[in-house]
Amino acid sequence: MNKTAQREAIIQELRKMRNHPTADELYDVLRTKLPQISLGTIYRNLEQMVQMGMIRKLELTGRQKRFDGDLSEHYHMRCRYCDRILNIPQEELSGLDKELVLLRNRLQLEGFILELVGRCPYCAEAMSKMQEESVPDEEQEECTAGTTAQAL
Amino acid sequence: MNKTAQREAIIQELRKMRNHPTADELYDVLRTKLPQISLGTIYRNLEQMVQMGMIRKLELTGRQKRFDGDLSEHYHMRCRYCDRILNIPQEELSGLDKELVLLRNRLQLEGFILELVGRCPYCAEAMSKMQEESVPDEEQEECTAGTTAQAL
DNA sequence: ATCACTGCAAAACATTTGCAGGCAA
DNA sequence: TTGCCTGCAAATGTTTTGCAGTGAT
Repeated sequence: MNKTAQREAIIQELRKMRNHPTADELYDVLRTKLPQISLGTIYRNLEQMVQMGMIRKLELTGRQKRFDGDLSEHYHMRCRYCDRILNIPQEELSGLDKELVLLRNRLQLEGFILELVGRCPYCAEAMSKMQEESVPDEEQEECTAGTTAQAL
Repeated sequence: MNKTAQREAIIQELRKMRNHPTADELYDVLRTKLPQISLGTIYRNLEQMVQMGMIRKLELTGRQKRFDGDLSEHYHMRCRYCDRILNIPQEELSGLDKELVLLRNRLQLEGFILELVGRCPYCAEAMSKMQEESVPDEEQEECTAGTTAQAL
């Protein structure tokens, strides 16, 4: 694996960005520094780095794949309203993690992919500003976890 | 919503098929009965039925979307080896479901998407037939839930 | 000098959309 | 007869690939 300006820039920028960018979001940023860089190069390098375990390709819903330069163990929450991806530290899911281990053993699973869905702080603030009227709060009470899973 | 031969065939076939087909898998089957049917019609109808709550569009990893005519509450396991989608009854995840409710309240989540990953019976049998050599069993012991999540 | 890497453009792939005609109500 | 629905084909959006040239070791 050679050392190139493009590769350096990609990994450096991805580690700096905290918003789990897509390939073309990365492209937009990198173009300001390397105007000649191509999207193909970005895809090729990202895939290569994923294979080498240097970065992570997120298994989330949505058209475009997202990439994460943060290799520490954490989960992700997708904002239902703006599609931002937020980090959820593993500690916040300790009880769930334990259940998942039990489940994994019981069902002989090899793994699982969990995507949390909610409202990010930015959207929460934006919504509270424009009164509480348009935010349907009642529906949430009767919505059980079982019903919600896979239904979103 | 009009009643058309195409629409009838799509919903009927989807309810009959238990393998969570993609649009083009459905297309292949339906073509034998309605040779003139087009893929566009299938996509349009599936989307319409999803909106009406007649069927479910599965939120799973993988390029193509999959559809499910079974509206009962259940989870899905993707076979890591052949990509088949298996049903996991909700009862088998009761402990997890409870944890997810707690989590939802604690983090003010609106939902979550859980995809289980494992080895389907077909692949398990195929692998056992060609000796145990090529199947790495040891790795699984040290693999915690937290590590596994999102890492697949 | 070798071979990995790049930019560019085309291809691939899944899905959506525009349109002119056809069928259900 | 109205307008929803169809087949076809083209367009879209995302990612991958072929190729000829460039640059790293």
